[in-house]
Amino acid sequence: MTPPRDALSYDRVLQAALALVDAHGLEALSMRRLGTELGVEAMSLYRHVPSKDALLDAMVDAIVQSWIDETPSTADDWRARLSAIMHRAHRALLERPWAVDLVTVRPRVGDARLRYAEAITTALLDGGFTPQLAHHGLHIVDGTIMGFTAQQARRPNAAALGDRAQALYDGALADQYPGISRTIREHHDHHEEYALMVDLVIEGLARLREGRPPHRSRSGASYVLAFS
Amino acid sequence: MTPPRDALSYDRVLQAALALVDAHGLEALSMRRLGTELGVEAMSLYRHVPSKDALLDAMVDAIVQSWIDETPSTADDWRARLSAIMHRAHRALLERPWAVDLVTVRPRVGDARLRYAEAITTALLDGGFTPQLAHHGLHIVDGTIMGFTAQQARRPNAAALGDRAQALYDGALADQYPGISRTIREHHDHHEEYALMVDLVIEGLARLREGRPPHRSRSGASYVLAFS
DNA sequence: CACTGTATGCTTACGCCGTAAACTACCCAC
DNA sequence: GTGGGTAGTTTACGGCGTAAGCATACAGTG
Repeated sequence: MTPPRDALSYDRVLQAALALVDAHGLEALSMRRLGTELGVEAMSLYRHVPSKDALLDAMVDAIVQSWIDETPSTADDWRARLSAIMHRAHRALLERPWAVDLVTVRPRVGDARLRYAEAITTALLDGGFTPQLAHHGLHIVDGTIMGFTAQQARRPNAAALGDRAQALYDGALADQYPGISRTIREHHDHHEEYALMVDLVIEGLARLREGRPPHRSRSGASYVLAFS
Repeated sequence: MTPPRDALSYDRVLQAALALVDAHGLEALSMRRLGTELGVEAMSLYRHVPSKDALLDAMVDAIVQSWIDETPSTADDWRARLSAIMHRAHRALLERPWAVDLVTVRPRVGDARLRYAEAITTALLDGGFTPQLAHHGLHIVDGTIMGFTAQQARRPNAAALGDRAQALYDGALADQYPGISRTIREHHDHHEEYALMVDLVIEGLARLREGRPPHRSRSGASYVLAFS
């Protein structure tokens, strides 16, 4: 017969890798373990995947692709288009927290990443941004998605925080860290907070588009210069 | 005599680790190599450092500390205080790009990280933010520093980008990625772009403080709802 | 002085990792 | 059948973090 039902293939390896990491975390992904998961020796995988690095890159691309495979119609407002991408990426990353470590740490640019960057850039260009501002805007939006979301996904849960943070929760270090102690127990929903950030970014971009001087505050003081 | 001039110590190990990584990158840091760098066997290090993980955590703390050890006077405007921290962290991270991978990926909260969070939080509280908004604000500022800066520090240089990106620069894929092709060659300075982002964030925070509805755009449409 | 406890560094070893190289078993076209 | 490609295995190398035990050298006490 044609290849037995359980023959290896690039796709089966990739899917198994995603499943393994979903189930047991990034650090559980080794070629040996991935092999046994597929009922096969580690070295067999190399018939289908050039290296572990390439496998990781493929996993990244699969994830990034999921952010844009239902991109909103180009007829929409640029704000709606950006917002949709940002929220979709955010949800996908929070569902697979391990993806954060993969996507943010590997600077490799695959096809999906290019399509993703293209979607953001054209939304900005269609929205009337100059190429210069669209360029910055891509970095701002990308940085927000990757960075802010990453911070949320990695935010240590109370359990992993250790004694010091527990003490903070209990109000023990209130004299040493009064600010944190006052705010640490505030209600806090990742999606709601991200919505805040998305709005902040989009409104900021709108401000930039309208030609407000970029690095000057309303008061006229330049924080850049004030610092450096 | 008292310990010979070149005796090991926690501090000497830590400094050597920082120096090694500065010189040869994060992936060059192994206990064996760190040992030879200090003229000592790998296992000797364990007399002074409990584990490699703890060593990495200490390195993170040393870096974060550098962001705040010249914190601006609390007499200053909250905007100036946040701006100063954000720019200082940014410069420090761009100077040691490897620190990005350490600081962002390890959710461990050391002393310096607490002081850093405290500095941001009190700046916001002193600026009249409610505890609830200060809490969100800390996450927004922290996420921007860690996230946006991280994206910049990791932005692949043209050399590491591979053929596809080179083709983009050459305008080859202009039909497939018209937006990117139009904007990819825009001038682009990390510090200037970050200043844009810092201003965007600070102005956004000011807007929040003034009670503008958080997740609603000027047009009144909710992007969150529009998406989810 | 000898004696002993402690601190420091070294040696060896274990079980992981990614993967290069050579080998076997099979299946299909001629 | 038989030669060639394909899929999976075996073995091995050099690396990793670190547990366990050993050697040395010094400090304090009698």
